[in-house]
Amino acid sequence: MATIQDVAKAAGVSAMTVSNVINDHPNVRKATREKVLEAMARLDYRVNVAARNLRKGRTGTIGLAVPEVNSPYYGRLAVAIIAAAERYSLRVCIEQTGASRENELDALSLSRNRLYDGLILSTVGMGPADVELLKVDYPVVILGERIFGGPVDHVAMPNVDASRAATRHLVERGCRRIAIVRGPVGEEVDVSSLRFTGYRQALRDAGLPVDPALVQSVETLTMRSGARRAREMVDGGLDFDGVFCVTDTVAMGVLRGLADAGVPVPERVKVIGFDNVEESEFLVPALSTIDPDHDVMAQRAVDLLARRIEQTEPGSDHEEFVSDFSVVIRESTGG
Amino acid sequence: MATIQDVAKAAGVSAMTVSNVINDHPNVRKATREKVLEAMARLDYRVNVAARNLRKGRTGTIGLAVPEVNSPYYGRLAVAIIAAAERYSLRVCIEQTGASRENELDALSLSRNRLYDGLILSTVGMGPADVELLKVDYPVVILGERIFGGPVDHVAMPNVDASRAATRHLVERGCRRIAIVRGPVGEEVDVSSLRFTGYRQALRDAGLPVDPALVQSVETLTMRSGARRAREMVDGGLDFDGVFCVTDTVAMGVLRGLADAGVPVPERVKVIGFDNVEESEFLVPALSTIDPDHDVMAQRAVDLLARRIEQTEPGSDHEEFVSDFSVVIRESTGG
DNA sequence: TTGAAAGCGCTAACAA
DNA sequence: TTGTTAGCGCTTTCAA
Repeated sequence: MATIQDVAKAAGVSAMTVSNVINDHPNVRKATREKVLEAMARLDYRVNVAARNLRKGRTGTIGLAVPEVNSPYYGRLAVAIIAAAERYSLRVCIEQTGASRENELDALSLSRNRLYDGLILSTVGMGPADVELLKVDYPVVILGERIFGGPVDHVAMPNVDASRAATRHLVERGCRRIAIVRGPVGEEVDVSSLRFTGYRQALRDAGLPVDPALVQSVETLTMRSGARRAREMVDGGLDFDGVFCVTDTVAMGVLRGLADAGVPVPERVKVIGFDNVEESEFLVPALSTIDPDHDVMAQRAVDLLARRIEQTEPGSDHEEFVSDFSVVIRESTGG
Repeated sequence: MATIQDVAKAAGVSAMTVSNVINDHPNVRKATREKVLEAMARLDYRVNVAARNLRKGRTGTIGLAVPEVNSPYYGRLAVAIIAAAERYSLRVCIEQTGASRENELDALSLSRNRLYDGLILSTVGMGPADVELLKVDYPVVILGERIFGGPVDHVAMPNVDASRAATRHLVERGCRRIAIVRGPVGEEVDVSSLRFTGYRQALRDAGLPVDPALVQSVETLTMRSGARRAREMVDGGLDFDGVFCVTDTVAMGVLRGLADAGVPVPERVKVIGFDNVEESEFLVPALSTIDPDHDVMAQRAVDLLARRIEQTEPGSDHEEFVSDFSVVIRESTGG
């Protein structure tokens, strides 16, 4: 494997000149540049990224830590972030945390190991109690709900407002017994709890009671859980005419479960999700949902991170960004 | 940021001893080890991965180059590969190639740059003509269809046989006018062409003609294309009672398009896909499909790659592995 | 069981 | 415009 020294020797110049050619520095005579390029081609030279990283103290790679790669929502997010990072010539390495607090902390320490120049962390396992652990000396952007006002930049969804709008939409379509399918109830601020708050607000706005029987909490926000729970709701004789699902993924399961139970959507029950994943549009019935503008969120997260990476001194002003949203109306709420 | 030298000084030992402690080498006295660990903790020491990589000539990271992260199929594959790599303590960095030949070649050169110890490459853009370019001096495993018998290890699906079985299943359910929705027709061996071959074989087995009107080639294998094409087929008055879709993703679109056109599935048209993505089970109607045993493929690909990484000399015997498959029967073909 | 020396390949800083 | 020097932080090799 040829090194920069080999190329220098072959081209009859110094290693520094080769380095200057590689990095497109000015102040290299055209003839010299060509001589070097020719030698590089002849020796099939490749920069050794490890050496460059060590020398520069930078890797040109950012980490993206998400609960799971194989989910319509995080998959879509990852794509948007990769696209946004490209503008800064940053590579993105995806870490899968499985929503565990421990793995999220692991991802944090990998950046500390100089593997990444910075980290975009989608917190699900870590909670507000872990805020202190985010006080790290390298760039981090939190993408998610659980930690607000921490010592880091933060990009979030308009969870409460959008959920309120989603639920209001069901009310406007005539629903009066609106269920919510949410994740586990905990003490902490997570996606489910914030979206539940929006749901309650909308019911209150409409003068409807919050019936505990209509609050359905599933263990995991998966298609399987959603399908099972929807069947149980129908089989158990629960009276409901609308369902707000806190994610599209769980909504896909709910649609399936209602189909199993022979409940027509939207005729007897209307369903709305949250996320506007790619699949939503193609389900039968097509799923109404909230579109939180993933691309803007992704771009924003990368912008914030890149800014931190570029600035040398720590800088202590931490930004909070909350994206816009829109209600996407499709067949599952009557078109 | 503390270095190994700082720790050595603080613990009153040499850098080498610290290194030995970090790497769990034997021949370190217990008392010494503890002294070092204490100093490491006190200084909040973290190994500098860049320095270690340079010295070792290894990064502990493998690349996974796939067309897109945000696809049910590649997402699932990625998860399986990450899990398999964990057993070897290998990190996985996902590269998105967008199915372009150029980006696939880029991914190849990144490994050459010592960024990755090896690469799992899902070829879609590169074709048989590019076989020569795979003659690289570092570990590569090809995951996909397009390049057979190349100078690398290869993990593939049983495309022809499984497609034949899928189509036969439609025949057995009474279909006589079976359409195929496939990708663009090219000269080369790609997923679509191989699966088309299986489709033709099954028709021939059943004594059915291959009617060109039933061969529907879409530009991209997306939900959108599938939906549009299915509507066109119905609106155009095409006579068909079964559809074999070369991927589940395009099948999801086809199901949607048939719903738009008011064609009941499976009553009037039966549909089968290929891949058994997670969503298939939860669609309405649930999608019959081919399950190619992703986990085994992923494990196998990682095993092959890890073997190459561990062995020092090149080694020229290249392995081909073709996974098993099963036909998963669900509602879209009548349960 | 521990340590000293050397160097992995690159580039920042400075000198010519 | 080009070259020299030095060193990023770690681990391999060999010696003590």
